[in-house]
Amino acid sequence: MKAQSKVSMKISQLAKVTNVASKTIRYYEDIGLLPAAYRNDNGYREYGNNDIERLVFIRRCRELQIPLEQIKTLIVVQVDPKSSCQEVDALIEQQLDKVRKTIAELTLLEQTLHTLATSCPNDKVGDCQILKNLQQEKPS
Amino acid sequence: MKAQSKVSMKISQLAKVTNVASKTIRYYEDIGLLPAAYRNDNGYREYGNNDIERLVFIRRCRELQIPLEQIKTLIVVQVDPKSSCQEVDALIEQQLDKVRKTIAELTLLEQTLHTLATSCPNDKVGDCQILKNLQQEKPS
DNA sequence: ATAAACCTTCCAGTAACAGTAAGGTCAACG
DNA sequence: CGTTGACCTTACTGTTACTGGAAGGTTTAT
Repeated sequence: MKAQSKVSMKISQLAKVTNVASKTIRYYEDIGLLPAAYRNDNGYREYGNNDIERLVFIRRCRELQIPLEQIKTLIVVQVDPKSSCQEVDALIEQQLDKVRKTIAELTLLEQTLHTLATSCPNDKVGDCQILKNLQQEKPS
Repeated sequence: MKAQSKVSMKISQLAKVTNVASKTIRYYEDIGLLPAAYRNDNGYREYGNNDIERLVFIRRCRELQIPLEQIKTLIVVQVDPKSSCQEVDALIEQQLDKVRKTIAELTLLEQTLHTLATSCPNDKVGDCQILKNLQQEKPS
């Protein structure tokens, strides 16, 4: 069992250790992704260890481009010990699908752009093959 | 010399032939990407051949994910016959760069997601490897 | 005392539209 | 002649995930 060390820090400290901007932390609180922070006497937000963990979790999910709304549901599942992690599996799988589809699309796009980029040997706009190509329907 | 056939159509017709939503066409006019359309007696917008070409050009650029602001500059270059097409070249090249960078990023992301997706053989949240992984810093 | 470096809330802006409301117009049908 | 349906108009809001800035309070150091 880990000792529950009682760290306490202000928002910019939390921002530094989690690598999430203060502004973003407040935003997450606004939209209910983070619980309302404890406030000390002067009204400043105070944070502890749990907040670090929660924020790191969120940041990791964001790095995987998981939308905030889905992170919300992940957190709900996470804190409920009797829920199955099928939902988590599904969400990650779905995210993977999305990323793969995007890669496929962008790869086609890369082809098109490359073809286009190498299509114009001229330097006057009147003769520009790029512009001419862009004026026509896709030859797909 | 091409005959300047005098077609005339309303916005939904233009939308159909160019495959750009009426709403989007109005939006393009609002932001100055399209010139203010001619209005007939009842105040409806009327369009001709030039508008088709211009819109197809814009759509093609959008398919290449070129931002509207850059399309604006492309159009300026396009209509000025004495400008060089270096700017066009550069823009396409730049777009290609961006796409390639995004592909690279997404490919890494795909790896991470794939590893994550196959990391959890359990079905209770308490043991879920996916969640555990997400709670930690990236092991990069 | 004052300046720097924090903190607070609130409002606006980003990109590229899509949705909706409220209302005007036009052609056809009965 | 009335009305229905399919258009058209403007204007406003919502989307996603923040970021920037204004205006003001607090704390710390000099």
